[in-house]
This record gives sequence, structure tokens and C-alpha cells, in this order.
Amino acid sequence: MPELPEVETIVRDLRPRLRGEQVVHVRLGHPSLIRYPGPTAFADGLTGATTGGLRRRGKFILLELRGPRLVTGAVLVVHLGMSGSLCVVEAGVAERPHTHLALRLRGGGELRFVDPRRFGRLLLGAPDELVRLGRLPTLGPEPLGPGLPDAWWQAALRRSHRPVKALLLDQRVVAGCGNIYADEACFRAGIRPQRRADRCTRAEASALGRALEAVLWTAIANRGSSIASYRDGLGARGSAQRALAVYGRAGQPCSRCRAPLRGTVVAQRTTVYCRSCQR
DNA sequence: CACGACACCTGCCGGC
DNA sequence: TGCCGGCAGGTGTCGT
Repeated sequence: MPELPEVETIVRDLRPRLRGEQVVHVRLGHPSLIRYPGPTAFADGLTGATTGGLRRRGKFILLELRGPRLVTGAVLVVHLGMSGSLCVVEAGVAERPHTHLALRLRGGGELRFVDPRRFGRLLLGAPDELVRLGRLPTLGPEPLGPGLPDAWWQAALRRSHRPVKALLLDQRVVAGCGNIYADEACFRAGIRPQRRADRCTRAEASALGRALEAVLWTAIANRGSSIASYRDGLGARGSAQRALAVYGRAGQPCSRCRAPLRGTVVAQRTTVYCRSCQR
């Protein structure tokens, strides 16, 4: 559910509400979401900690923390999985089902992580240490910010025999792209998702990189997609689903050529593309 | 090593 | 109305 634009939206919304707060109480839900350390050390480390900056890395949310039981550089790491949401509410607000973490803050707010399917993850520690311990994956570069140069995309595609879409979904290649924006980027670049990466021209590789940047920036400007249960950091629905060109539109006319969009499966994921606009 | 298949969960939607 | 199958934005693990 949440890809880079959704996670970015949540981080932007929550950042001002989390800076310089103190955690006065911790409540955990299902323990299996706590991936590091164990639930007891996790709760103890958070209790009494002071919050700092909030940032995004790929689809991960990182909240900087300082506390008596925390190593320097410690962060609370949150991955939303397919169905997770993160928001700050007033402490008195009724708790939704599947709330797996509630941090009561001295200022009267409460940071809540809700995740019905429990595909999400929570970790506590210094990011480089968590990677070294094998608790966090090594991620590829961020596709936004300065953006990745054409030569980078050309090299990445040339190196792989996999379908272009499989590359876009691989977080070790580039961090943050998921199923929606992989399809959207392929459409915008005029490349079929199932096309073998190393059979793309250099111009197509460059176009793919620029297309991914464009669809991600557009989605961020729209505050993320709002398919199904997505909520941004304020608990409201996003609006980018109206802007999607292909995702969720199998059988509907292509916005560019009016031919019916084709639904299929690529890299084990539902995929939609236009047979005439994408080659 | 690189890749594909599958497992992990609950909720929701459409069809019968 | 109610039940059931199918499907969902992600990723870790296992086998080839």
C-alpha cells in the first residue's frame, strides 16, 4: 500500500508534531512486528526517550531518538508493509483495532502504528548497526532528491536479464518504488513492464529514470494514493489515485490512445499496461 | 549469484 | 442476507 510518495507524505505531516517530544508511556500490540531488539528492550529503550528529526529512507520511516537506554544515533524504524498507517492523535482518542504501537507523548499526543495485516515492521537502534545485524536490508539509492543520472539507469538496466518491472520493484536497485509507481513509470516511459531490462536502449533507460521521478513527484504533490485503506499522517485519504494512468485500470481505455489497457502478471505482481503505447 | 515461487496476514468486494 | 473465493500498495526465505 504505501510506496515512496505515501511514506514521504506521512513523514512530512508528522515531522512538526514529533520534534522535541518526550515518550512518557509505551504500549505494544502484537509482538511479532517488533523485529529488533526483543519487545522488552524495545519498550524500555523508547520509554523516556526524546524525539528528534523524522526522515524517510526508501519505504522506511526513521524517527531520531535520544534516551538513557539508547545508543547514539538510535532511531525508531517503521515499515508500513501493505496495510500499515502511522499517525499522531490526542491521547484520549479511541484506539483503532490492530494498533501495534502507541507512544504517549508529554505534550498530550500519541503516536500510533496500526497494521491489520501485520506485514509491517518496527525496529529500534542505529541504522548502520541494524543493517550489519541483518535486521534491515541494504537499500539502493533514492530516486529523488537530486535524482539519479541517466548513466546510472543505463548501467542498472544493462546489468539485468529480469523484466524492467522486477528491477523497479527491487529495493536493492532503487529504494521506494512499489507496484503502483512501477506500472506508472513504465507507462510514462513507453516501456512494457515485462520487457527484459538489458534489451532496453540507453535512451529508454534514461526515459525510465525520468518517468519514475515524474510519477513519484506527482504523487507526492497529490499527497499519495488513496486506494483502499491508505491514510496520510493526518488520518485523511490521499488523492493521487485519480491521477494514476494505468494502475487499477485494466480494461479501461488508455488515456493516450484509447485502446483498452491490458492486465497481466509480471514479477508475481498485478500489472497493467497499454499494448500500443508501450513496447 | 540471480532469479522465480511462495509464504506471511486480515479485510473487502463481487458473485452466487 | 450470507458465505466463499479471490485479491490487495511488500518483502523474507527457500529452492533451482
